[in-house]
This record gives sequence, structure tokens and C-alpha cells, in this order.
Amino acid sequence: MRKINVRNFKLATRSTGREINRQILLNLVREHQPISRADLARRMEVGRPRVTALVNELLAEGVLQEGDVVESARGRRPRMLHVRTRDRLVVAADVRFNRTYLMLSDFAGNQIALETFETPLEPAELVSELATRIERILRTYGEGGTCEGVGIAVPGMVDHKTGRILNAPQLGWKDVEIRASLAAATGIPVFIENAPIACALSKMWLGQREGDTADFVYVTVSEGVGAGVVVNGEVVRGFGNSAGEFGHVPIHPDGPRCLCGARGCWEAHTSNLATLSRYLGRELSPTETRQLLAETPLTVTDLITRARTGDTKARDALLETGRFLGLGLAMIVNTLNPARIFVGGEVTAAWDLIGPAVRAEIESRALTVAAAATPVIPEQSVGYPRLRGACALVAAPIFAAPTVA
Amino acid sequence: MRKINVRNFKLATRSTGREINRQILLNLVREHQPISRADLARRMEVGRPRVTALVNELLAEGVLQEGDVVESARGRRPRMLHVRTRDRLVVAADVRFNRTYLMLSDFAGNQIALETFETPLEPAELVSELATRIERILRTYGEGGTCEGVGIAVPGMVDHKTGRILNAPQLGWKDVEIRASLAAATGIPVFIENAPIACALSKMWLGQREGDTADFVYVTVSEGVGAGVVVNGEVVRGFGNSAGEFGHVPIHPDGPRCLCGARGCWEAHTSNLATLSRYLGRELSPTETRQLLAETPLTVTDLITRARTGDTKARDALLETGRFLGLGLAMIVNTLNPARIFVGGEVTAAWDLIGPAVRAEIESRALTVAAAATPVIPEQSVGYPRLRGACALVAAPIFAAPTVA
DNA sequence: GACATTTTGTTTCGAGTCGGAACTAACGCG
DNA sequence: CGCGTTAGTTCCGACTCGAAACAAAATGTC
Repeated sequence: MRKINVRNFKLATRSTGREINRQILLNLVREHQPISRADLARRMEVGRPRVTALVNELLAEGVLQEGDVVESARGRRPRMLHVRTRDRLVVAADVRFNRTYLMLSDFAGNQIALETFETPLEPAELVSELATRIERILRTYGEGGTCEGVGIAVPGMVDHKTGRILNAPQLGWKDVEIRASLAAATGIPVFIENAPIACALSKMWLGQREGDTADFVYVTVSEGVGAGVVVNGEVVRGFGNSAGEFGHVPIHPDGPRCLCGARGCWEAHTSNLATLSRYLGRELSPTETRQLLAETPLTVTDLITRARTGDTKARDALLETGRFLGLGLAMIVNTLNPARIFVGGEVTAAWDLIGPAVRAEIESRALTVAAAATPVIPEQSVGYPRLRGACALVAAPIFAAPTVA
Repeated sequence: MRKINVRNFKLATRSTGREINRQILLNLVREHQPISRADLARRMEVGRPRVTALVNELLAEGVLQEGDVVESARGRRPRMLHVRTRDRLVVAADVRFNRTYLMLSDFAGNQIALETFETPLEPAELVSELATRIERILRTYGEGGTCEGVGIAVPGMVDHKTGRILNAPQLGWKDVEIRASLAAATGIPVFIENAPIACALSKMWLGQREGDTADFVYVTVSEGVGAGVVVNGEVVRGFGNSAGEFGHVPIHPDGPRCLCGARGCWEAHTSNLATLSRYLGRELSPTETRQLLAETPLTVTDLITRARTGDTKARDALLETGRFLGLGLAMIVNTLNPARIFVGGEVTAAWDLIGPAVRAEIESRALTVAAAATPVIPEQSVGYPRLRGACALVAAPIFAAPTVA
């Protein structure tokens, strides 16, 4: 029951029907590959002739690829189809506070090469650094393949249409242009997105095929706390591209001061900085904690190892973070009622310690039995979810439903 | 960039293109009526022949209606088209804690008749009461018209697909069937929806044509606090139909106990009950307040008149409600970044008193300048927004975009 | 080994829709 | 009355769906 926007609609042309069916077929191949034409026809409940025509188009475009002829009980043996991934390269970049991660991968997000470097403070420097590194990584590891795009995940709000970085407080950037200049420098299309949204997109397009992926939330807990929200199979960006900032919801009027200036933000209770400052016994003020951390470079990962080796103070600090994390997730459960919530970030390594506290908080706050059972799935950072998300930025447009009406 | 659900997709058939264009045309008429075929062709950037064909179909179905031939500067005069509303009746019902409002209106939500009655406690009683009253109201005022549907707004979660009322704490109903039995009793299709969602739908389909209606939130403040959320032009229902329960987001861990059992819910700070108990100087516990109110039937409307006539305690209680309202709206601004927020409920009558406090709270919490300027629009209860929402339930399916892919 | 059977994949053609050219209708103006 | 202009319709070619027929490739049976 979507409303049609009478100021920006899209008419159906002669080819619209074909495009719709083409994308459905492509997505069926993506999720069920390897799959034969006859199987596709059965799944789509459409004649085999339609399938043949659409498949031929996709083969000609190089989106699909024919595979082996496989055994079958009786009759002519089917020739399997799958999405072409080999020789289709993607460069993914994860720009973070002090380091940038650069990965070369295939179209399905499988890692080919990985390198990191210190994030330059100036956007222009980052562009030139990225451009030279992208060229080199492609020359070194990418022979025989063509790079379909560069995906970049940044910690901040991004205008999806123009590609401008509107506000990235961790980097100190406001209204910064990167996409056009990097695309010009490399000759490759560039896609930029807010990191939590990118992570959500990775679950949507590159994730395992586990259940519903039309309504879920991906919460990232690192320096800050953000969320990528997917509703009705679509990412929520909001009217001004600032949706998903759950980190700055007030959950305690008298809580600690947050980097954003307000008091009692969720982020000020559950971010890595909050956890660390709690451990250090300081007033939970991120600005001060930052200064302190510059001197003693303690990380949440260190904290977790300490907690495991008997440091009860570390244990308590983590547990408190878990409780606040659960409190915030309860908010997400009650407001968006997602099918599942993914949590990414360093703290997920301590899920055996904090998981029960998180669950308890959600269960005591959820309004229905079903909502109370909303699965919360910790994502280990070792799989580089943000880089996978950056890959998804390039892959997603190929598979997305055509915009219609 | 919507993802296609490979387990529940919709193929394009021969007529899909036509259906899409048909709905676009219909919506253009709805928003620009009266409008001529030639004008439609220009707006749609399509040949006049297409428009004629589609219009003829819609005329035959009785969805559109031909109007007058109007003046024009040169050339043949155009015959105007508009959506057929006369003789198309809708019955809307607003089921509330102790009273139910029943309205007969035309297809555009214009009131024809209105009556109220005490809400029966038993669902079966409500169904029979509604059935007899609907029959009578149609017999008395609805001669010459046909009733296209009955829309019902209820204070609770509704499964949109089955029409079951999953949980309506105010009525004490859990998993209650109404739709099928009322439809059987009246012979008219019945649509049921959660009240805040219904209100949101009224803004979407029956509202004035002011700006963007693809991303907004309708917050209802009455006994409880709920929200109807629209994202990407679509209502957010969530995975288990319990989305939009912003009222039960914790904004103060040590806050008053809420009807839901948890502590410090937004609702426990800003609902009418919360405002009244604050005025009465009681611990902000809705259960106790309810008992108290049963004795002295004070309403928020009374409170507002007292505040206007110099009762500073009433004024302060309202102002505090305004601050908490703003705090919660700030949460909505930061998480969903809607283009605008509508607020409905009795307190809106005191907007001149509480408006500044609400704005101040939003502005101090919003993360971007644009978000800080998110318009908050108070909706006076005199216009019966919930009844209009119930009308929209019937009208919306006629105008919605076809589901595709 | 010939032949029926089964399944896969392709070709063919009728039906429905878009898209543009041509046509008719209605009106004003000189 | 002819001409220009705008509204609305008719007609036909191009493209796509959808079903039937057809070709291809493998298995089992006599």
C-alpha cells in the first residue's frame, strides 16, 4: 500500500514488465544458484520461453553465466546458471577515525586482498591516497578482471543522491565532496554510504539466506552508536539523510554529556568510549575520555580480555554496557518491531558475558511475546562487516527492484 | 533500491504496465482535480491516446467522473475529470476507551452524519451494536449512495493481513476477531487499523496537498502515546505488527511506572494520565491516577482551561508535559528524520503554551540544522482525525500503488 | 538398435499494451 | 468561411506476455 508521489512518478513503458521479470529472475538465480532454466520457470510460475528470453538477455549483458550440465533422474540434463562473480571486482573502503581499510574483493564480497593505512585528515588527501592505492591494488591483484565500482563506508551522514558527506563528526568533516573527485581520478563509479547503512545492506545483499530480510536493523557499536534500518525491504534514510541516529536518543535526562552536546544519549552510555570511561571510573564524558585514551591506549578489546582474566571491574563495566545496550535495543524493538537485530562492533566479542543482560532488558520492555523474542545477532568484527557493506553498495543496484509508479 | 522478496514476489503480466499507469493517472486526478485529459497527458508526458484509454476504463468502473466543460483561451474546451465521491459512502468508527464514535461520510472524508455510543466491553456486543447502527445510519442518511466500506480505528495493535486485534490494553482485548463477523453482519467490507496508523493514513490520503507525504510521523497523545510512521511512502507495521509503539520507549530509567509494567516510558511522562497525575501531585503512576480519576473526572481539556485562567500549577504540569513531548519527538527526529511530525490529542489545544517548550527540546537534541527545523504540526481534535483516518482505511486501497516485483 | 518416454530448452504465433501519426471535434478570429 | 489552435479519438507498428508446438538430449524397454 505505497502512495504514489505525483511529483516524481515513473510511468510504465513497453519494457517495464520485462524489466520487472528480469530482476525477479536475477534475484532467484542469486538466492538459488546454481539453478536451471526449467527450475526458474517452475519457481516463477511462468513459461520456459519467457525464462529463456530473459536469461539470454542477462547472459549477453554478462550478469549471468552458464555453468555445468548436471545429472538428473530422467530426460535431458539441465545446464545450470549462476550470477557472474569471477572477473567482476569490487574495491571496498572503510574510512574510520584513524585508519582506513581497503579491500579488493569479487562481486560476492569474497576477499582477494586487504590493506590499511592512516586516514588523512584532509578529504582531498584521502581521495588522492585512495586513488593511487586503488590503482595499485587493481594492478597487483586484479589482473583479468574489471572493477565494477568502489564502495566507501564512512562514519557519518551521507546524501545518497549527491554522494556528499553531510556530517562526519568523528572525522571532523561537514558537507564534503568525495565521490565525484574519486570517480574522476579512478574512472570507476564510486558509491558512498553511512557505515551502519552499509552494514545493513551487506546483510540484505550478501548475507546468508536466513529468513526475513525486509525488516531488520543493524546496530553498530564502536566510537559512536548508529543503526542501519531496513523497513519494507528498503533502507530508511529519512527526509534529510539523518535517519538511524539511534545513538543520540535520550535515555536518561541526567545522563553523561555526549559528543553531540546533549545529555544522556544512548551512545553516551553504550559506545566503546562510554564503556572505557566507566571502567576508568571517570565521569562518563567522551571528550575527557578521549584525552585520557590518547595517553593510555586502552581498547574495548583489551577490556574484554581483562574481564575474562578475572578483572571484576572490567566485567562490571561491560555488563553495564550490556544493560544499556539492551535498553536501546528495546527501544528499537518497540518502535520498529524488526524481524531481527544485528549488532556489530568490538563488544560483540564479549557476547557470552553481556548477551543475557541484553536479552533480559529487551524481554522486560517488549510489548508482545513475539517482540520479546526478537533475535539479536552479534556480528564478529573479524568478518569485516563494514567492508562487506561497502561491497554491497556496488552490488545492490544491480539486483534492486526496478523503481515503478 | 528495494530488495525483491524471492519467496513472495509478483510477476509482471501483460496488464501490469497498464495497471501502473492507471494508478498514476488516478492519483494525478486525485491531487489536481478538476483536470482535463490533455492536462493529464502533459503531466504524465504520455500521448493523449493513452490517457483516453485509461480514463475510459476508470469511468466505466465508476472511479472517475466527468465534470463540466470549462473555458479556455483558445481551441476546443476541455471536459474536466474528477474522482467520483458523491454516492460513494464510507462508514468510519473510532473505538475508544469508553465511547465509540461512528461517522457516515463521503469518499473524501466529508462528514454526513455523526453519532456516539458507549463502547461495549465485549467484542461480540460491539460487533452487533455496530452492525445495527451502521444499517440504521445508512438507511437514514445514505439514500442513493452505496457504502464502499467500513473503516475502524482501534487503540491497539492490529494484524493488517488478518484484521485481528492483537492487543488493545485500553479495551482489555487480546487476539480478538471483529472484521470477519462485522463484514458478515453488514455485507460491507471492513478495514481495521491501529488508531495512530489510521491518523497517519488520513494525512497521506485525505490531507491537504502540503509538501512531502512520503516520510512523516503522526503522534497521538491521549490515554496512551502512539505513533503512525510512514517511511518511503509506506506505513511501517513491523514484523509482528507492533511497530510505532514510541510510547513505551524508556526515556528515564528511574521514571514512573507505566501501564505496560516497565519504568520511565515516554507515555508515562506525556500521556493525558501523566499530565493529570502530575497536576494532582501524585506519584506519576497511571494505575493510581486511573482510580483517582474515576472519582474526580478531571480531563486534560479542563486542565488547559484552568491553565488559561491563571492556575499556575496546571500551567506547570502542561509545560512539563511539553518538555517530555519534545524529548520524545527529538527521538523521532533523530531516528526517523521525518519531513514533518503531526501531533494529535487533547493537549494540542494548548499548543500556544507548550509549543515553544517542545521546539526547544527538539532543537537542542537534533543533530543537523535541517532536522532541528522539522515542522511539528498540532492537529486539533475538533476535526476528528481518527474518524478521518478510519475513512482513509477504505479509500487508501483504491489509490495505492500496485504491488510489483 | 529402434522407439517410446521424459525433461530441457527454443521457435512460433496470437493477444494485449505502449507510442506515435493521423484524424475528428470544438472553439475563436478575421 | 477558412484558418489556427487545442481537445479528444482512431489507427497501426513495435514490443512483450503466454500458450502451443517443436527440437534436443537423456533413459528405459522390447
